Amino acid sequence: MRFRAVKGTSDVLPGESWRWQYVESVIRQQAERFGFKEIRTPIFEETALFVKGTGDTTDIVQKEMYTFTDKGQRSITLRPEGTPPVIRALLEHNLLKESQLAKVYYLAPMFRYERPQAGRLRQHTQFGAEIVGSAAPQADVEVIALLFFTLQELGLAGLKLRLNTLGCPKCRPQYREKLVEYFRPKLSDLCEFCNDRFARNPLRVLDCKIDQNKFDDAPEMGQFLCAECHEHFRAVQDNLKAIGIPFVLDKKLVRGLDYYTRTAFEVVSEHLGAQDALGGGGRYDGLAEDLGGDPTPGVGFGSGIERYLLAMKNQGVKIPEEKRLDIFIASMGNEARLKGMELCLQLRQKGYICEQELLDRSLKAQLREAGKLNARYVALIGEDEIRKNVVTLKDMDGHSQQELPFGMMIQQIEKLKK
RNA sequence: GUGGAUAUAGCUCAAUUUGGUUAGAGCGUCGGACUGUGGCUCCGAAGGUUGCGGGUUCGAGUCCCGUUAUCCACCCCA
Repeated sequence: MRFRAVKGTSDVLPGESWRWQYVESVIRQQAERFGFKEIRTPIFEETALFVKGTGDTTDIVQKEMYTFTDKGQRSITLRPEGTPPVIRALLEHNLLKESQLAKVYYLAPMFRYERPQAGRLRQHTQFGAEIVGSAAPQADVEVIALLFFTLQELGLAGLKLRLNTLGCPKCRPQYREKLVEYFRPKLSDLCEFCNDRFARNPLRVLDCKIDQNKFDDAPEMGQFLCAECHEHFRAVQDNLKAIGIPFVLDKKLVRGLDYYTRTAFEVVSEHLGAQDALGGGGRYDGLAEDLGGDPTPGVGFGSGIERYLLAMKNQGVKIPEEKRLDIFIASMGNEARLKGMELCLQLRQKGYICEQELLDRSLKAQLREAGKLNARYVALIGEDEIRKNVVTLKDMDGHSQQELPFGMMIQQIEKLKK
């Protein structure tokens, strides 16, 4: 017990990896149904990509990045979130010139130096999707739908979609100004967090859990929205209703990334602890331009697989079971082991899941092992079988067994499996 | 970065009101009962520097200090 996994990281052990594989397979299936193609970007990027993209006033950039200098004196950062790298890749490879629209998804690890907690790790895995090139409200709803229906397909219940609009560069500054005017005289009356947020991002003060009941008369974004933003928000809601995704409007939902414009959303689960967001995202119409590309609208989300798994466990979701071991080959003696090796390979080539004894244990122990592995059949080869050139095929469910000539074994299995 | 709780076998936990001498159990592992037949039952075995370092004491798993890790919450987010 010398070494341990680094703080905030965890191992997915053989006994649980099938859960991950199941979730991953559902995700890929859903993403493909929605017409998204996978994109894989490096796990590290030039630090400046996140400083510009994610935003230098965000907590992520200010205190949560794994940043280091490589041997070529480059400042490198382990990606804390997926969107800036995706936009960088789309721009770098001119994919937005090849076609107007890109629909991509990723399923990849993210890194943030945070204090670990229930549902929060320093390395976590995100499923995210982006639609770049469309300013249409249908695009917003398309990514929301992908997230929502994927969660539903996984059997998760008690989901809540929270929705808000943050306006655009045309209308948000006026709102922000009004909000600053509103808060400034109250600051001495507000908690330290409020004061902190006020300095960095006044919109986030609304989010305070301690003082938010003091803000009942605060100005609302809705009153300041420009006509286009208003129309967009309305259309997003209409489209959500059209496909039956329930949502609640949450004027306090602001989100911590600088690049969001217009739509912001979050899906939370009642089966999680304090970190209850399964996923969140929004529209980022200015990001591509910020990263040196042509002005290009975009919308997307990120969601945490570890939280999916946690919510599924807490909710008691049943996951389809692993494939059962078809046959375990129990052998005794050198000659039998050779035969067993040969048989095992033949069965595997036929597509059966097949294991053989690797510890040279007693027959009893081998059968116990087969029972523990939940094998359907055991092929038993010992001195008797070698002498008679047969194999004893034992049915572990039916408690019966029969001797078969070696050559007949596979045919018999195929017959029984039907 | 702040706060609270916790740390004993592979896992989950015991260990007496206020410290007392060979640190226990269940599960799991391995073996036996059944010399070539799993699950159930019974018997047995292996497995511990009580997170680490200091201190108090005749004596520390137990009390004190430090440290590290884990969990939970704040902050923030997935």
